[in-house]
Amino acid sequence: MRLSRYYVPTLKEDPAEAEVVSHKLLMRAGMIRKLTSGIYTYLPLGLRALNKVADILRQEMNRAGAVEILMPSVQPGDLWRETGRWEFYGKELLRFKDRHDRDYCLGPTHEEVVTDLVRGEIKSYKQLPVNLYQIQTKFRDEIRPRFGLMRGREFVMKDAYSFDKDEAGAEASYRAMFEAYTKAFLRLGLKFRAVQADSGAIGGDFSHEFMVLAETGEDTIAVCRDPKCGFAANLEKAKVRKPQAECACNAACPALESVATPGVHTVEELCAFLKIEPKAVVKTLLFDADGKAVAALVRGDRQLNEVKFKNLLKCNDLKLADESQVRAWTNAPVGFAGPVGLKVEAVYADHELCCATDWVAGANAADAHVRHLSLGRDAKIAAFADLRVIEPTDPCPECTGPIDFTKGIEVGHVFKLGLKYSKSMQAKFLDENGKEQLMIMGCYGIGVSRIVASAIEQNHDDKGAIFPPSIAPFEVTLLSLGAKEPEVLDKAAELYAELQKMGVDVLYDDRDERPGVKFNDADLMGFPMQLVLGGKGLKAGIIEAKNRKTGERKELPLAGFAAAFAAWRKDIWQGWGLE
RNA sequence: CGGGGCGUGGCGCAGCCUGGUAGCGCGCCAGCUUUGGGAGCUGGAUGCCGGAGGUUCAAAUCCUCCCGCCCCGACCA
Repeated sequence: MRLSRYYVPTLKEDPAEAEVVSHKLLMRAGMIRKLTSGIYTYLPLGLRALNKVADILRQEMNRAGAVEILMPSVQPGDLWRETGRWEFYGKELLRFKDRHDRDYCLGPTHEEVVTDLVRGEIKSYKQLPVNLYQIQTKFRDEIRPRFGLMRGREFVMKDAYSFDKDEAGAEASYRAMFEAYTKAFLRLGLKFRAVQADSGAIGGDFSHEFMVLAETGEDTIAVCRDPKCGFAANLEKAKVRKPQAECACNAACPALESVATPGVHTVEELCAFLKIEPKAVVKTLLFDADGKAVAALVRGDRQLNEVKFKNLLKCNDLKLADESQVRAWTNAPVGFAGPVGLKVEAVYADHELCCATDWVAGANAADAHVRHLSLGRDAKIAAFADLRVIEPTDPCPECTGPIDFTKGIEVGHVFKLGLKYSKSMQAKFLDENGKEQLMIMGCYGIGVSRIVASAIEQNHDDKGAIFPPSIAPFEVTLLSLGAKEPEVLDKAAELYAELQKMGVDVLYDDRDERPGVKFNDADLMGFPMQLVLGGKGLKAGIIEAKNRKTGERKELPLAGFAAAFAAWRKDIWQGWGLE
């Protein structure tokens, strides 16, 4: 492609609306433009990157035995009523009516559609397993779209759905996808990590997220420092090891006593007021769990992991109690809840609280706390369990070694669905014994457009984006300097044709622009390889080659250019860990 | 939905407090010069100042309502 005839509206300045680096650079490099909040047009360069990512995913999915289809983005509401999600999904599901007043929605995901498809066609175990995938535009009416392609409302996703006849098959399907994802992310040239994720009611280790590692990531993951251990999990999922210490619930403790603490609402204020450490405090959090009042206790310096608590309770909806509930259950305003005399159905405690006694906690009375609290003596604990969020100083839950916290961007998720959809939608087949069985499902998503953004978040400098060669909009850019020198232009045109003949994606910057403009645009757009032909080089019989990632420059001979370029190209790919 | 901010040529912004009919930088067009890291000079084009009402002799500026966008929070298969 010749840049003079292409469509790449670059910007010199950061657009005011962009906050994160990928958004700024995608806009500045002329790769995307916003149509409205969370909805973007892909301009030629952005589309090329998107397509390269999609191609790699497609190849790896096909290789893993998945089969590509394309489902509609408009879906009938009745299908969603079958699974109960029409009611359950909430406002993220964009709903509308057609002229006949029938309900429709824009698909945020395709479990219903694919299950409907399969249940109509697959009747025998002989037709299983099957894994259907698509690469398609999804729509989720996010509460607050932000960060450009990172969290848009409309985005491109690769989603796959597997159907198996038994557990062993479902596990094999899951593993096949896990491996396909690993291969795909390696080919994308991104530093990533597969981490354990919460699998909700399904349980087991059947959910992993694929995180692209980047300082600017929104998610934090816990990773074991020992690569041999390999533990990695997102914070929601990461287990905290049960403390080794003896149970101290019934250890000796002075008598419970109430202390006046006027106006002291938070753990911080309480510690300042009583001159104690947060770890001497029991923090009491009140929740409405499917309409039941429950409490969770964690140490004052810890954070409750709501996902763990929700999983423990096996409830559908867990909401922090509102002010009126707090008043009703504690006889006090917010800030004075404690385990003693609390009017809730059950109190659960983090297992760490079992290791000590003589706590400070709320008194369930306005402006009062209690001290010398013994959970064994003074409170009724339904269960001790792992309820808190892991911290960087915690030991690895698997090998007890040290762990690190790292930032990442979730770009993929593999998930075992089990019977959830096949049951509600009656996706059945006849097994070897002629007995009706429900299909076991799995679903596997990758955010294609988000990968483009995360590639930039992971790889950029103050000049612009730095794309891995496997997903760069063009692998190479060729710059001709000296617009008035016909010899340079002729030679550049010749090299451009030669590169194309070699099957290289090349963008030829043939514009009548000053060198500085071309250099800066090339850096901004982030092509991994830059070839610069100028008058001096031409006379000397060389062309300059710059590695965008390292900044390293080389001179390639014009005589025998093809071979020299091929060798350099190989180096560049290897520098990215690619081939 | 709650809190905050912003809407002024294509982009980034000033002007608004203290009303008098719009300005700067970049970009764009033309000419000359320039040509290895975002050139210089000269000349030019481009604005329903987000929209609708209102106040006023007069509104980008003051008042009311609406719309859009961004940030923080709640939310997130």
